[in-house]
Amino acid sequence: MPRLKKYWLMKSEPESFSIQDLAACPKQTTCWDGVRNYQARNFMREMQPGDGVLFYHSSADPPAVVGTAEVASTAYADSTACDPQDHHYDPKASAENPIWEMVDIKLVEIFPQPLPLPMLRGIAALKDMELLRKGSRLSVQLVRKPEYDALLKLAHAGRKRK
DNA sequence: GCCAACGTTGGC
DNA sequence: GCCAACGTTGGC
Repeated sequence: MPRLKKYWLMKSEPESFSIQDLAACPKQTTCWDGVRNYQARNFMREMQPGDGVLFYHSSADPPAVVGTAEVASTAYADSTACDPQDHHYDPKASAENPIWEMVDIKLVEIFPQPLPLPMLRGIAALKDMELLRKGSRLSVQLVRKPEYDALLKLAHAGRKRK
């Protein structure tokens, strides 16, 4: 039986991979490699195709939620962990035990205006978001549906005003 | 560039 | 199993 759609937030530093980079990918789809945190990996294992993803630019000026994507695969082995040349190489990983996994992500939309982090801190509906918690570092986070909906609404507010 | 928060490692 | 040391993340 299909489970309810879930919602996630995934961080990327735009200097290494931005949402514009995602838009330029073939089929506007990419594999989300390089995650080396167990909690984040476990979240990716929970993902199912069609789940909603908020794309977040970290270490940006300002940091911001910049658009949405959707999960396009279930989790599979992240082979970059086995590549000594790769920046995210993990000597403990092997073909038999890859340890690290990734999913494919497909672009849905780039917001007309990014939603900057300082602005989000002022939104009551988001006050319990993991992203806004002090010291929050997790690069893959679970997002509650009301929070996801509130963000989409913010992203599209004022569009008709031009 | 600073530093708080957090995860991981390794000595004991 | 504790915890100090260390490395990393990421906002500011």
